[in-house]
Amino acid sequence: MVKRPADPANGSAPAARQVPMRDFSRSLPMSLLRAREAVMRQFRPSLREHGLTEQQWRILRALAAIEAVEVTELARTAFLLGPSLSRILRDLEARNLVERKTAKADQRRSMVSISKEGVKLMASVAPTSEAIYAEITRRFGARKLAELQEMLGALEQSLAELGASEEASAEE
Amino acid sequence: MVKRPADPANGSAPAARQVPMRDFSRSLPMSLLRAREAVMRQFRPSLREHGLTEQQWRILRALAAIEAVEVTELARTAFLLGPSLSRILRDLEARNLVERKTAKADQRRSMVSISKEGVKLMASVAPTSEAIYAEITRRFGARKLAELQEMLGALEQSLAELGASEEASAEE
DNA sequence: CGCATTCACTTAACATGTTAAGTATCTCCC
DNA sequence: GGGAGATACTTAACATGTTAAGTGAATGCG
Repeated sequence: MVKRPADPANGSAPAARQVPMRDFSRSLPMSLLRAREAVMRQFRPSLREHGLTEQQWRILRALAAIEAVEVTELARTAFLLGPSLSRILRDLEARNLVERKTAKADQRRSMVSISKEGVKLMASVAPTSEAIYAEITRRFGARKLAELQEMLGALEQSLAELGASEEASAEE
Repeated sequence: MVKRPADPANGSAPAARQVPMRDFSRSLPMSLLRAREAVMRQFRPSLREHGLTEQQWRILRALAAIEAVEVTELARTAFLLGPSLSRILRDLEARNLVERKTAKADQRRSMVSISKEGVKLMASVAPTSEAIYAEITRRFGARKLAELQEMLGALEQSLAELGASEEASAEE
């Protein structure tokens, strides 16, 4: 039933394979993608029942902990790009889940906060969400989970500087 | 400079917070998302220079190892949903990077394979890609990397069964 | 055989990811 | 104080993610 990708007898291989790439399915990006999908698959149905997407939920959660934030900082917190956040805030504002007012001191900035309705919605979603998280923790093991998170953080750290040194290859 | 999310003195908190959610930024989905983004940020520029997106590259890599596959199996391998794959294949075919022909035995199925041009393109991208992967491995440590991948796989396993048992809450 | 089901995709519709441009506001420095 | 440059978003354009519906081809079963 399992169709293996013809790994043996590749003898008459198509010449150009000088650099035999790692088995694709075991690359780090794929591992991370699959793991994340496995996790999110658990949450999506519940969020969907409440009319929220994953990203909208991220924004509400980020807002719940504070009084108000600038859009840019919210983008950093919720790990969304500016354009995505712009669109989502427009929609969340239309649904009265968040509020927005331009900062007095700087007309460019706008301060975003969660509305009462937003808080209410969160309260209705949070229990299920926490239950799912608890079940995941139970299945995988709290200690292993903490370990995993630590490694993920370390990985981020390892690559943080790498991304910043983008000179020397001036493309334009 | 660091604007902490007002965690103390939440005394006059907005009532509805019966379920105090974990610190948002430390949730598993966020950790996975950030880690993956940190990794992909390294690859994207190189792929872009070759006119490929991350997903297109995934498809080519998946195809490189085999003679031909059905679309459905390719979707599983490259971890893409059917609709995404449909669109991307249409484009890759237009660019002559992949080829497609309907299976003789079953007119519904179409077999996809990488073209000569596709192989050539891969050969031109692979070296850089492997170099980046090597650098990531060097920075993070080969052993830690293997450990991380193992944990990610275990996490997937833990949640695999959970997702399958979707009865008992018949929504429709 | 005939027809309802299932299967393997493809289209459609809407939301987000990603990069580049655009717009309004602010800052700084001459 | 005025204009160049930096900032904080927002729009635009294209690609993908996600779910639902559509289409044509096989299958199963009476």
